[in-house]
Amino acid sequence: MIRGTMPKEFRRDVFQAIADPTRRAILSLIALQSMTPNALAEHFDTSRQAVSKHIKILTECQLVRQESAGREIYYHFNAKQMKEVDQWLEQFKKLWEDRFNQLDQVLINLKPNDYED
Amino acid sequence: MIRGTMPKEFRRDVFQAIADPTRRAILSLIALQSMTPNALAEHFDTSRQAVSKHIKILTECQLVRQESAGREIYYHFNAKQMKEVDQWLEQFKKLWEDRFNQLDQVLINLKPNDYED
DNA sequence: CGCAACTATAAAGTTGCGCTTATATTTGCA
DNA sequence: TGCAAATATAAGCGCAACTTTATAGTTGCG
Repeated sequence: MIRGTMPKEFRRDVFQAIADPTRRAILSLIALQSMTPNALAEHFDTSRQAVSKHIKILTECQLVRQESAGREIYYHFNAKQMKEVDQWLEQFKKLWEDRFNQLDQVLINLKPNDYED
Repeated sequence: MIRGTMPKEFRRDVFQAIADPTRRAILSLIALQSMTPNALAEHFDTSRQAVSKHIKILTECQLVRQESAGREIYYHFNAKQMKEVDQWLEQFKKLWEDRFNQLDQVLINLKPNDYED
């Protein structure tokens, strides 16, 4: 069972979800292997309740799926939602080669509107 | 333990910077062409002061650099800092293929709880 | 059944964020 | 010189985020 009922009308943002360093660490951990909240909380200084809240946020934007196993719940990583970040990053990727950046600099210093001569 | 003691003043990192949709829009705009704060503010509903604050945050994590031109200031995009996000994303990219996700599933269902049979 | 383990959720406090209004500083121009 | 333009910064407000303490709901096992 993945998840049945979800609080509607309010879908969280992936970008906001990965803004918190604890949540990024949670994602890195369960990307290697799915874990229970208790096992996750042992890796951090915060309480299990705090970890549980982080997991809830990650679940709401579908970065994490849960799977019940008895009275334990294994959370595992859903990589597909992370694509959204990568797709947004796509518009910048052509700009972070050094040669292109330097060219950009020169053009900006000359005239703001003179690309593509 | 993953979480070290990080002073809250240094919590201004790239991930938090791109968490705000207005800041993401600012980055997308100046990635195409460097702009002044006034020109930027015309694209949004908020005041110029609010845009100025967003720019300050983006500058603090070096996603944006400024260049004075008379009494105007042209802000342009610094793509290099965006690499940090891409590098963090790298650990998940191999999980985006469906075939790998299914393999992960199988391993998860087999592995946990070998002790205490 | 009854208790312990595992987890979620509610409540309350503190901090941080984003916005607006108001003020200050620098530059261009008549 | 004096004023307008462009921008930054300070102060204050409302609200959302993060954490802890406390409470409640399932599940496994004797």
